[in-house]
Amino acid sequence: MSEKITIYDIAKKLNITAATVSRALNNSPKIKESTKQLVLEAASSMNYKQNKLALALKSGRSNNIGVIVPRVDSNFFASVIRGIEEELYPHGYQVIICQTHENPKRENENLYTLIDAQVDGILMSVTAVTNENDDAFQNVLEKNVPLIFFDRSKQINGVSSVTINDFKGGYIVTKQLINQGCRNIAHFSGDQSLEIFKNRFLGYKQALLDSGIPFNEKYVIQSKSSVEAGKNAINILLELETPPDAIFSSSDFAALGAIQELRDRNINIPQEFCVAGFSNEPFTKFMELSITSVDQSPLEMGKMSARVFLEQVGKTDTIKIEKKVVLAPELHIRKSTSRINS
Amino acid sequence: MSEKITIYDIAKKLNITAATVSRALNNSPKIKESTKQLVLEAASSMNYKQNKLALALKSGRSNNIGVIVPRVDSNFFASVIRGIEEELYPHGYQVIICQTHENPKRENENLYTLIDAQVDGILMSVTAVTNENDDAFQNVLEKNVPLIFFDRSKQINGVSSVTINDFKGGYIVTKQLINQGCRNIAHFSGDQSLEIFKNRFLGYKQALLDSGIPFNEKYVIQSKSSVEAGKNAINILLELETPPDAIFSSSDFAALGAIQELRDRNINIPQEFCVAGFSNEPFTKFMELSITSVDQSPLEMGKMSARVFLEQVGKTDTIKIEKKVVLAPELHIRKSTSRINS
DNA sequence: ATTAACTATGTAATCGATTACACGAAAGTA
DNA sequence: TACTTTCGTGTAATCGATTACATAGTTAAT
Repeated sequence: MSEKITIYDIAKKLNITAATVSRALNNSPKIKESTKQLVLEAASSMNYKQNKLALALKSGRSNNIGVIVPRVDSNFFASVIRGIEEELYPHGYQVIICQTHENPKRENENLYTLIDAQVDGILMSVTAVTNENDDAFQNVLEKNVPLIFFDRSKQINGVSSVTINDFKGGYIVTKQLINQGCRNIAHFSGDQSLEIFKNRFLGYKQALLDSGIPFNEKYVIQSKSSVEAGKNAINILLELETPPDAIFSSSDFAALGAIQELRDRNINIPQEFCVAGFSNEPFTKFMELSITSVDQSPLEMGKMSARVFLEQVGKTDTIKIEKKVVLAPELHIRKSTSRINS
Repeated sequence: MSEKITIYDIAKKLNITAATVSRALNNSPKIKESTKQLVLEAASSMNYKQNKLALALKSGRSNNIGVIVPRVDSNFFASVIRGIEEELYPHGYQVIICQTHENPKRENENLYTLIDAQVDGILMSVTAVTNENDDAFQNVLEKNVPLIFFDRSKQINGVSSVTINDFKGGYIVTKQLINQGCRNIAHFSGDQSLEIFKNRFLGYKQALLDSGIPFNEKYVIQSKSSVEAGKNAINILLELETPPDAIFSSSDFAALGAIQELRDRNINIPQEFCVAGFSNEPFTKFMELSITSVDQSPLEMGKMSARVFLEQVGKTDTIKIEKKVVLAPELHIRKSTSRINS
């Protein structure tokens, strides 16, 4: 077991005080060049490593940032995290991961735990939007810890966010379905208390209206993001008097479920029925019948969130900066909605 | 900005000393019940939160553990991380994420950075196996910080690991190909300086030998884990005098690339050619032509690694525990290797 | 020659919590 | 009554690094 070397050990060896050692290591201009050399050599030969905890306690900055996501094992969130880590790495920040599992209680715990751990900032995607965690958010703001929402945001004064234009995403994907000749377009939505799902829905609705297609409430189904949920949802729709001829699903997984079910019923995609998803999960382009989907550029979103954090950190006590970055969604048109070419 | 409340603030308010407050908060038996009550009430009314940094500095334990992976945006690693986080959450540990991007230099930096940050343990999947990072690993061990390898391991005394039986994985998947009647079975391998790829290859070889099929060196190609690499690799194989009639790929992505290329050439899968992958990526079961693959139970692997860490933490200075957990691989037989049923 | 200014370093407080040791008061024992 | 425990708190050191302030020694300026 190697002893922990501190600046006191170096000081003792050189017959000087720890203060001088500290200053020398920090390259203070008040220290004689020769002393600096001595200290640096001793530090290196004794294999000295600065204790970041002591530094953190003294300075009040831990050089850790917290990232809160519903789950880490989703392609989208994992990519965002990758972006965050890559952008922050050169600046010496470490990334602490927390998962909420869509549970507001966990979100609350995570917020308090991160603050207790003295993180220098929190980047997160909110979970369901209840008001029960308002105190926790307020607590973060009072502590003057930069808080940045990515993807799933929430209206709070003084909080920056990095999102994509979900309205536009819903709009362009619906337009594409309309362009393919679909007129009875259904929508699988997520929990509309979350802005992202609300906005995709509104984009969908607007696209219909702009094209003179009446909006049909029965065509909107709230479903979870899973293959199974997609199957259930399409089965309900196919029972309708006038079944739809297309689906825009807010989840690629639900879109896949719908496709599987349609295929089981020998309904031809895209000729008889078009299906589009959202998120651009890797599998959507791998399928033989590749699936049209809206890309959210998660890597870029992560990097951008990190950059917004870097802008805000340190600028405490000044005017609250509230930056809203909105990235453009990108439609990837694939076979599942390409009647023209098929 | 809310003031930071410390035990000294509480002490002042109650006209006692910080020591008493600390003891009361820690429920020390030496403190009068009535005093405890007073302290607890004051703490709660003043909204006191313990400063974890101070605690960490004093105790030498940060309650953070570091996780080092090549990338976080891979289904496998993300799932492992999920498992680790879930298992450690109830124990109050936070998870710090580092990515190596398969770069030994980054691995080295990450190891030192985590030690500098005083993490209580490091769970990692090693990157390429050179010896250049031996000092970094030794440094971790000297600091008596539990080090646990998962999936990609390395032989170091005193280090525990949680892996799957890759040899068996390679063996059973190859056997499945043989059972389907394939006799010229090729193998896409990864970097064989990594034990996992070496062992899968050895399992493949052994399965051939056990079935009396001669091993053909030309059938083994080292390829990256990507669709493109899979396409390139199969193109080389198809140029051979006796092209193979099956592939066991150490990567699902490369397997997919092979399948796409075979389809372009109108080679029928699985009738004329069988393809199996490794990792059980989500898309393998989503494809219309679902792909046979070997599951590595990443979630379980993560949880198990965390449990091994929990066993070791705290037991410093005692006998080095070197635990080697080997999980069983699970073959998921799908359409890409199912001649009998198709 | 005397004062001012600067240089390099030491002293000691600080960040916030824990804890070994000390001590006065109360209770128990002989 | 006198002596020993026990109880509840206070005192002060500690974890390791930083830094405002103090100070001794030099050099520059008047």
